[in-house]
Formats: sequence, C-alpha cells, structure tokens
Amino acid sequence: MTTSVFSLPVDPEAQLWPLWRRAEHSILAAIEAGRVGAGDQLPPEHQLADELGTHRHTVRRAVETLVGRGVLEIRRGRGTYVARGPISYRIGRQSRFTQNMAAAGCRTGVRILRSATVPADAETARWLQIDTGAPMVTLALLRTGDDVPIVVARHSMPVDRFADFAERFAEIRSITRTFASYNVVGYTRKATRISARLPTPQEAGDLAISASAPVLVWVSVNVDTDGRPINLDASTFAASRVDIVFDNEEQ
Amino acid sequence: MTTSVFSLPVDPEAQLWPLWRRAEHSILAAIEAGRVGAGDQLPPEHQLADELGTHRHTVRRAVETLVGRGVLEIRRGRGTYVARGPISYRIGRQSRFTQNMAAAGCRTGVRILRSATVPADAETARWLQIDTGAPMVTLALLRTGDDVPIVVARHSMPVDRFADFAERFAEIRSITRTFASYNVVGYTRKATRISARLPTPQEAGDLAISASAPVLVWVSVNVDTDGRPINLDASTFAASRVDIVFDNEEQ
DNA sequence: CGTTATTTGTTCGTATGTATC
DNA sequence: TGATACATACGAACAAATAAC
Repeated sequence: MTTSVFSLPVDPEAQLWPLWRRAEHSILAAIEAGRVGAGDQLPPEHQLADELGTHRHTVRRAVETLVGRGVLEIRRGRGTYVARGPISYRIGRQSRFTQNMAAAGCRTGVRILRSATVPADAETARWLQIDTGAPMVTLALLRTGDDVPIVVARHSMPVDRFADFAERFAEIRSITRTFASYNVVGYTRKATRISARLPTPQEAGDLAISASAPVLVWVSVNVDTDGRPINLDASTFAASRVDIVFDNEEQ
Repeated sequence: MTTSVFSLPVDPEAQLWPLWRRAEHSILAAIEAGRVGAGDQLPPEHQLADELGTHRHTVRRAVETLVGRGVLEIRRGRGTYVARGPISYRIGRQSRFTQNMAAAGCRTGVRILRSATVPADAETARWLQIDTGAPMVTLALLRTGDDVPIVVARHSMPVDRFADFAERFAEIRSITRTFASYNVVGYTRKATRISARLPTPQEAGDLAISASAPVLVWVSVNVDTDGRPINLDASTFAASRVDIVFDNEEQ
C-alpha cells in the first residue's frame, strides 16, 4: 500500500469549504509536513488532479492562490515549484536598495525600463511642490537581485532642477550618486505611503509575476537638506520576493 | 445608434493580450472615463459577457483581477460595484488605530475574535525576548470602520507580566488603556515588518474579502519605556480598504 | 535547427449550488 | 417563493512556453 503525498481532508468539518480550498489545504499540508521541500517541483496539474480526485481547474485555482500567498511558484512550460522564502529588505531613514540587497548576499542589477519628460498630474505636483502640468523627468527602473526582478521604481523629479537626470543616471547607475552630481547630498525620506494590490498587466510583465501574485506599493517623497522635495519614488515590489523591515532604532 | 458602455479594444496591439486582460481593460476604461462612477453597480456577468462578446468565465476572470486591484467590489447575490477609495491610515511612532479612523471620519468598532494562552514559537519568543515554549496571552481582534472590517490584529504578550490581559481588554476595550492598567504607559514601536499576500481562508472570512483580494501584513514589536518588549502585534489589513502612511516628520 | 513531448495558460461549454431581495 | 446574481465544479479543446532529442 502506498501513502499518497497529496490527499483531500476527510473530516466532516472540512466539507464546509469549497473543493478548491480543500485542495489548497492538501498541498499546503504536504509542504508543511515536509513531504515536498523548498525548491521541489510539484506533480503536473493533471496528475495532481488525479491524486486529489478532482478536476484540473480545481487544482489550478488552489495553486493560483498558493502562488499569491507566496507558497508556490509557477514557471510556464516547466512546472510548479515550492517557493523559497522572501528576502528581508531593511529600511532606515536613508538606506537604499543596493546596500540592502548586498546585506542579503544578493548580486544586484538595474535596468532602465522607460524614461520620459511628462507634465505633472495634480497629486504628484502637490507632493513635489511644483505646479500641476509643470514638466517632470520620469525614470522607471527595474531592480533585480540575483537576476530575479524585485522592484519597479518610478522616479519623478522637477525638470527645472534635474533636466538631464535620466542621461546622467544611465551613465552613473546610482540614484544617490546621480543626485550627488547635482550637489544634492544626504537627502531623506519624508512621507511614505504603503499599499498592496494585484499588479497591473504592465507591472506583472515587468516583474515577471503571475496576475494573482500581489505587489507591495511604496510611494515616498525625498527632500534635500533644505527640506525641498527633490523626488517622488513610486516603487512596486513583487510581494512574494521581499519583506520590508522598518527599524525605528536605526533611523 | 447606441454607444455601448463596455467594449473590447480593437487596435491590433491589444490582440497580444489574452481576452480576459482586454475585458479587464475595457471595464477599467469605462470607469476611468466616468461612464460608470464610484459606487455604481456593473451589469450582471452574463450581460457584461454579451456586451463584450465573450464568455461569462472570461468576464469573471477580469472582474476578479479588478477586485484584487481595489477597483471593483463584489457582493454575492447582489452584484458587482465600483469600489470607493481606501481610507488613509496614518502611522507615527505612537499613533493607534482609533485615532486614525476618527481622523478619517469613521465610526470604529472592535470585536474579540479569539483569545487563548499558547506556548511561544521560536520566532515570536525571540521578538518578545522570552523562552521558546513560554506561555503567551494571545488576542485576535477585528477592527471595523463604519462596520466594514479593516484589520485583524493578533496581539501576543508574555503571560508572566500580562496574565489576564484578554479579560481586562474585554472590559476596557482599548489596547493602550489595558496596558495602562498594568502601569505600562507610553510604549513605542520598535521594529516593523511589512509584507503583502493573498489571504488565508480564515483571514478572508474574518475580513469578508474575496480570496483574490490581497492583505497587507504588518508585524511590529512594542517596547515599554525601559525598552522591554511587551507585545508583538501581527495585523492583517484588507489592502483594498486602507493605505498606510508613515509620516517621518510627525514621529 | 526543426520536431516532439511535456506542462502551464486560455477559452468556451454546461450544470448546479447559494446568497439576496 | 420565485427571480436574480454570484460561486463552484467538471468537461473539452487548443494555444504557448519549455526542454529534450
């Protein structure tokens, strides 16, 4: 007699949940019991459906939810895998991306996705203390850790102070040092807004995450030492790949 | 001739996206163009499917994603509605839930979901600086704004200092004042960890959100004025209903 | 370099369950 | 109670990405 790795719960209480929730629970139980380990490949969907005595769509719903919970990871055409945990992304008042990833032992990369000069919408203008419609330099960056996309950062700066910011950044490849090239040194984060949602199609594509994997959205205003806003940073993190840690003591 | 409120994009570039993404885009476009406003009810799924010339399942996928993006809201048996925006939840070093919601003009409510004394797991013990397995008082609270569930807060406290915390809270109905009853006044938040994911079945039930609507998870350690950890607060927010704002200046 | 098998992704079909009014 | 609207579940077929040959 063989003991199956995946099987639906049989206790009558579980019958209250829909089938796809019970399938979700079965897969999670197999992982938590160590019957499948981090990085392991799951059986293909049709086989999982057979083992659980249910339909492939039901399994897909369960798997999709576990992807969104950060438990599984799907690679199309290859298979479904048990996810490795997120990287802790430590935030003080001045800490920046590269230091963080280095601390986690990750090789960082950055790529310019898009760059343009556009008129400021009302809300951005308010944060940057410029006029609505005033031109802004915008720069969308994809930052990676060990070649895995981590965050899309969209930076907006007033064009009057930072006209050729994008060109300089393309050369310098560091936000902090590009600001330094304008003699802006030691800027700090003022207000920060954090929210979470499912990704837009573009975000899902940029971050290479599935449509059901949430993003963590981080919008912060940076001010120079005179307190003047220099930049609005709207960053969208692949939530399953990071953990944001504020350490109030180290600020 | 009638102009339809919902219609699939026809430009050839759009053909690259799957049908459900195009349907998602159509619904979003109708909202952004003001053809349907905040709080309005959408046509039923079968009718939307007809208008978009596609299958009901395709529409459901689109709607589900927009629910996760905070754009729509589903009320089972009643209909699908355009969501109203999130409440801004302002966080300083000491600010607490009730003040925040009052500032947003919301009537707050709190209900005890679960309460128990349990042994500390390794990680919680480390945060609270107690021994692994040492007993903790745990208290799960559901906080509401205008009767809408906002957050499930799970508090853990060492039992040796706060033995009858749950009973006192049931009477006092305020975390701050319950701590004050132990002569713990003016405690502050030390480290905070923020992440986002899809809800567990229990969280989805507690918060009355759909399985595809992300939660924002907030874990913080509070310390008394001597720097001793008094409590671990693991709070799960319905992401579509709040925005968390850190104001570094007001801390 | 194409071909094929494997695996996940999309789409439509059909039926039934369940909450709300 | 009946009508309406969302939720679950199984079925069938094909598309698209990947890997192995």
